Amino acid sequence: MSGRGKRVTLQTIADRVGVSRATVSYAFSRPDQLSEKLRAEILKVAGELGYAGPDATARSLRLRRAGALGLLFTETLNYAFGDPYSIGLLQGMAAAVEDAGVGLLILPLLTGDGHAETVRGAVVDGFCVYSLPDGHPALEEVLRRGLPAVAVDEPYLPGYPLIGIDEMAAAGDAARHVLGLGHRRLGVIITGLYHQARTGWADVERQERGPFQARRTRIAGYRAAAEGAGIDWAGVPVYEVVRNTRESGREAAHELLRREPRPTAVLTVTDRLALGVLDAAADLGLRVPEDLSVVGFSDSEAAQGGLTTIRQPKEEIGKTAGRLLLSGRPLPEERLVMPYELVVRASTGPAGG
Amino acid sequence: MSGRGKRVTLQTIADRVGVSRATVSYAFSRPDQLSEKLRAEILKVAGELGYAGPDATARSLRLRRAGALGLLFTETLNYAFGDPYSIGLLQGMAAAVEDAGVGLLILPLLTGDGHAETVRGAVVDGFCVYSLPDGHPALEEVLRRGLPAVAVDEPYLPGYPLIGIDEMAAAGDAARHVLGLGHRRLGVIITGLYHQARTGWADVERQERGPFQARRTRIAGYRAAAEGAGIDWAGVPVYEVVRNTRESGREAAHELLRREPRPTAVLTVTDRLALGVLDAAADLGLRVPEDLSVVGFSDSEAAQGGLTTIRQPKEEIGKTAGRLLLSGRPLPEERLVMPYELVVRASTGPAGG
DNA sequence: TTGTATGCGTTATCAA
DNA sequence: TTGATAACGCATACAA
Repeated sequence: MSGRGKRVTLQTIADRVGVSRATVSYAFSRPDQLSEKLRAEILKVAGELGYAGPDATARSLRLRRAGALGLLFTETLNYAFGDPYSIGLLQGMAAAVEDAGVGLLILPLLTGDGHAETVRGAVVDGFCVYSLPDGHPALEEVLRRGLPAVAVDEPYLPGYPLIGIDEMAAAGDAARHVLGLGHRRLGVIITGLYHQARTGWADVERQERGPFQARRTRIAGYRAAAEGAGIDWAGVPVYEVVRNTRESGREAAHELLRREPRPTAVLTVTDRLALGVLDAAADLGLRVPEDLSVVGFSDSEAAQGGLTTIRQPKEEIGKTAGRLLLSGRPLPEERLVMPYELVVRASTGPAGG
Repeated sequence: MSGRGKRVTLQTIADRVGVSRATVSYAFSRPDQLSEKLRAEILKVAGELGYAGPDATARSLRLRRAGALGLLFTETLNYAFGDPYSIGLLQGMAAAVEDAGVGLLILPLLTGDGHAETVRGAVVDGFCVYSLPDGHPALEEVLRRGLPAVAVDEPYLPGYPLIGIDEMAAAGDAARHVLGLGHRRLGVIITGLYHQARTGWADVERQERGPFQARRTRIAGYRAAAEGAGIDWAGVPVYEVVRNTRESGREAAHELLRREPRPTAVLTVTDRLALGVLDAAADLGLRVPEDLSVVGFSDSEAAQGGLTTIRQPKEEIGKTAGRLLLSGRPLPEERLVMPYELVVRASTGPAGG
């Protein structure tokens, strides 16, 4: 029908109908600006010509709005979509974009140098960056774009809002909970502290130097609480794993629980790792919480294992980020601290059981 | 610094440096096309002026490429992101877009008439529609755009590829599995047959009329297998629930298991529902599989409950969809049938236990 | 109610 | 190596 030839545009239709381009534009975008009859005629011809409708990109250019929010993940999307916390965030942002009738553009951020292109080419009205390490090259590009931008969890970008919980206080509460139960021999399992993670014991310096602010702070919260209880942090074994998986948690826990004296409480930075600790306890015939207390973080999958954990309002965080970006109002320039909650379940109990 | 005044564009920089717009464009997009010195000068001035970089939308318009794939969900995103099968699909598509260095634009499709606008405004190079009911208004809009498009699972769009498993055969295999174990008193739990779902018994006519092709076919597959074994389908109780949740499955199962004679095998259309059936069995003190066999569909969460189910290669399906759209080659115009697998676990056993 | 003219910001072509 | 010009396809102020 219309396969060959030039592309069908407003002009094509205008020529055919014998009206101006503007009139055809009105027929599609401002129906009330022209007579019903002419409009019908125009739409009919457009149909015959196989017109695809006003071009989305051209329209965006003219209207100066993209109709989408960009979301930057540092992880591969495959991983991100497998992580309950990320999913919760996504659900929250989704709710916000749904309400506003715009789309959500997910931007993968992987290897070396594609970053710049990815960020530069994104047709969006604003960016949300999620869990990026300090100094990640994509950050620079995002800021350069000059669009509204918010960060979730990390990193803090001077002059831009950062949405998340008070990691320091939350981790502190979690640690003080087990300390309050009388535990003195702690073990810690961490991940995601470095972009290029490792498996093995992490000394204090390594704990303090990682580029992921939130993770760093979380660990610092554990440490501060422990030291507040008179525990020498240098003596607390901290095991680092590469992947945030249940299996990694299990393996790490085996390392931790093989030590003498054996820790009586294990703190982790995610629920998945904590579930793995439960697995290890089962492997070793240790009772939870009589022989071992376990604490997670995020309350994403925690209920399954009866885990004590910190509940983060992930959907709320995502929704807030989305709304902020879509509000059209000037963005706050500081942290937006969201509430968290220490949820005590059956995985923690008094020491010396 | 540069807050007021006109927007900074290539021209602004060109004027300031005293070169042409094209040269400035080269400085950003084709570094090898101009002298290192001039380029440095241009970038320096751009920095001073706070230039945001080549505008993504203008660039898209000019280059005729959006750098993104659109994904249309019928459900609210909040639901979609909570569904393991959808997530798997998303992961697959994500892998494809990652490889190609483009983004994934998630398009919410909700209430009444926003559909057209959402689809029309999407700045994308192609569309993937997922699980849309026959005749959904968004479909028309997608086709009108004239971009590459593929459907996943449903619906079939004449002239476009449809990616999914052979639902009829898969459901048939699942049903024949329990029939082969000697079961004759079947019960079925379905959902997602209609956009406006209901809770209650669904007669044959209702089963056949729903607008969701894949679901319809899945049930038809059960039916064909049952009839092939000499069972009168009109006598098989089919219970429909609104939401695909474990709790709904449990409630439906209670309805089903209260019947006399009690079904000895329950077929469902999702794993979540099937897990709910296990819950109901536990409520009633029924042993699985001795007293009751249960079959799921999708193998998303099935392993948790030791469910017998159909495994769908969801990541593979998503990846295939993405790659097809990004290949630049003409799309196949028919079904792309992906392999499935009947996974037999502990939830099914011989009848008459 | 309809048409004219212009600009949105970029890149490709071609000539210098 | 750089510049002038012409698209890309649309929407809007303004004039008719």
